[in-house]
Amino acid sequence: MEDKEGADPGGTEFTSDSSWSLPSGPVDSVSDGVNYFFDRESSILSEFGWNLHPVDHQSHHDIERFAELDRAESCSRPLDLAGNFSASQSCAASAAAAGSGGGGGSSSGTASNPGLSADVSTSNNPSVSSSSSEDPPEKSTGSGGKPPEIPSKARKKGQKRIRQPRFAFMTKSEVDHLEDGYRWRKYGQKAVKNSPFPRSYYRCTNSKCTVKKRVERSSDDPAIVITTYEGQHCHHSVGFPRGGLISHEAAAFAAGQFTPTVSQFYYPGVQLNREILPSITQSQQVPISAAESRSLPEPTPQLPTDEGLLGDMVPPGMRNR
DNA sequence: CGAGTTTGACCAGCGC
DNA sequence: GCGCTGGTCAAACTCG
Repeated sequence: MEDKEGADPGGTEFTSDSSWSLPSGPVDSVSDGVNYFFDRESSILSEFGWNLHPVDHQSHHDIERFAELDRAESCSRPLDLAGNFSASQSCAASAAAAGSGGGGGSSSGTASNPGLSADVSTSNNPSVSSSSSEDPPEKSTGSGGKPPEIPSKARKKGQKRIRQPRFAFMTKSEVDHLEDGYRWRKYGQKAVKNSPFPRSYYRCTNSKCTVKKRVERSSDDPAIVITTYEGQHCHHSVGFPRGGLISHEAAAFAAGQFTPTVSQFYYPGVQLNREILPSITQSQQVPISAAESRSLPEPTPQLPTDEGLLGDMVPPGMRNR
């Protein structure tokens, strides 16, 4: 097939194979509707090339929570941030530290992550930039720089599944499939244990892109859709029906639920374009409670740029400037 | 007719 | 080693 070429344009792939289940309880424990963006998360998000966007026909959906699963695992309670963002900052910070240099964790990082235990440090070796530390040669064998996820039978036997960075978030939505600017093809559906709702598996229709996503409804609250992304897009979104690309961050930001503090929330692929914010705010009308807005720090008026990261992931035209 | 979805089967990883 | 479960494949089917 064609999805062989370096599926990791950013070279930021850091695998994580350990457990990564989404913390299930916290949804309630966390004050409703509050977003939790770890600097690290947003980093990866953009690496994923996200452009989260609610579908037109849906009244609205609140991003309940955002969690980079891998990190979440390592940090004692990454999601316990309702107003306690700092609580996880030790973790987020360290994560950021690891990636701050590159802002995307693509390079430099060091294993200096006290918070990130062996679990991560092993699988997420900072120096993976060029070769996924966790990719035992035997797996990708097939064809040299082949992406970890080999969507062919060749991978079936003797080849361990390689996990790419995963990211999950919960949204309150009536529709399962959130429009994020990319086209997805469903390739499977499975019943999930302890959940009356099936889990759907999607992969990016771009043959060169290995990004996948899982969509399922929370068994606790059927109104909540849990979307998990895995991998990063090696191309650009197809755009949204309404025209104009908007980043989920922008959307969140517009909703007042997202605070682009310094190097935390800026990312090449999804750089926040302030020019579109107003329209987003109007069209999306993502509700935000007073309590939420209260607990959120003010948005930083200036978004840092990181040319270094833009690298091959974002064509010049996509950059803000 | 091509693209996307459905669905049963198969496989790998993990816990016991 | 065995069984369970999640993840993926791929043929059949649906839809535009």
